[in-house]
Amino acid sequence: MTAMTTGNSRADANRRRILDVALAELLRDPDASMDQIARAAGVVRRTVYGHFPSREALISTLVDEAVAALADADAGARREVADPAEAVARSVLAIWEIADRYRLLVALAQRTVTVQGIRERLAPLRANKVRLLERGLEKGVFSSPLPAPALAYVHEQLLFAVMEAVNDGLLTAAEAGRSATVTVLTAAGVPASTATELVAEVSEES
Amino acid sequence: MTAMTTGNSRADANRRRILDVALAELLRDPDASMDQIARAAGVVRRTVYGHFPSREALISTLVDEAVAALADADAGARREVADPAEAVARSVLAIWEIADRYRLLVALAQRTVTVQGIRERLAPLRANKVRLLERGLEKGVFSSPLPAPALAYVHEQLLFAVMEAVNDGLLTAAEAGRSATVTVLTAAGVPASTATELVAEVSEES
DNA sequence: GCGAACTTGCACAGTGACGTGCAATTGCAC
DNA sequence: GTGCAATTGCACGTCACTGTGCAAGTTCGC
Repeated sequence: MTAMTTGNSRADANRRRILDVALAELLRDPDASMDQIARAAGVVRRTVYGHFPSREALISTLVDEAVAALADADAGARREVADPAEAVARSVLAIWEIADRYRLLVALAQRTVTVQGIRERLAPLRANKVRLLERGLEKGVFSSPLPAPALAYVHEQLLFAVMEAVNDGLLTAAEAGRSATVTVLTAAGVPASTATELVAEVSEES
Repeated sequence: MTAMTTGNSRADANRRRILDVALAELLRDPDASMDQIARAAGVVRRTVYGHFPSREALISTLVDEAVAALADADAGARREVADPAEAVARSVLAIWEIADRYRLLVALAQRTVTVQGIRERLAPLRANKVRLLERGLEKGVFSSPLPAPALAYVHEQLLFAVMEAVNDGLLTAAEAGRSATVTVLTAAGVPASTATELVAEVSEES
């Protein structure tokens, strides 16, 4: 009857904190050592190995959580939305809410060793986006010389660029979400005015 | 009277080949060891140290060369071009010609240790682009909710995304340049039709 | 052909990280 | 307060990589 999967003692709290700190630390430096992570979590290196058998396992857990969160946000945001442009707008806005917590994904995605696994796990999410973009291109809502899969890459990298801009203080996190969304839409060929209006509508309604 | 800076014997040829191979190898894996690089260049590790005193020095040389090449291409392409949109188009097309040889920059840019130096060295190039974007935004040629510096980030990352798409075979390198240019322009708020026409004009003229 | 520059093939010390073992200690839970 | 799980502290062994030293080739220019 006791909850096993949810935290129920200091052990679980530690595990949770290690994961959170590891995320932040690896984001700062993708090569952060187990010792750096452990210290940052206020714990000894040996303890981390008590929770995760290897560095690989720790990162793997992190990636799984991040991908799951992103997929949830994406799926929830565009449930029952027919118009491709609106779907993209909602999706980007929703992802933005949580994505900067998970910039680790993008940072790690650039690294060679781990890249394979991440790509695989992100595949379903990307596939959704590709289908959405294809639909929009067919309908003429979008317009781009790039094929849908390439456009999906562009969208991902574009979000990352805006995140970096936020990091560097070029704009505030508050306005960044909507700005990013508008830019994603215009990059897909939606007229700037249309994109701006659409984003205003969608984001003001909640 | 003898040429010192230009290659004049097998030593220089080796040095050149090491640099070329290192670029490719580091692109594949930013953590490639000196041994991997040496072997790939058909040479022994010790020899590499004969040309470059340290790993750091090798990478530094690489980065310097890449930045110089990019700056040249950019400056040459938009010499005497008044219209911001056309200047962006010419610049992106010119950079594209050589940029995928230097994807290393982007790969390394993601890494923490080296990132500082690269950022600094890219700063003047970025500054040019920011000024150009500002001019276009003022004139109303561009239209974006993002401030010019953030838009510059977006453009950089966008090029990288298209490069990756090429890597993955989603589109051919031949068409990628123009497609990338169109996308950069539309992301800056230029109407899709205008962007397409402009790029067609500019790229057909040579 | 000769000499000088370049290259090779080792061997070495230093470093930093990973993953593991174990005894001692701490601190919740009950 | 006692017991048990978790945490700590330290000690290993291993591995991969960096940068250097040096003696023995090799190759090119002249």
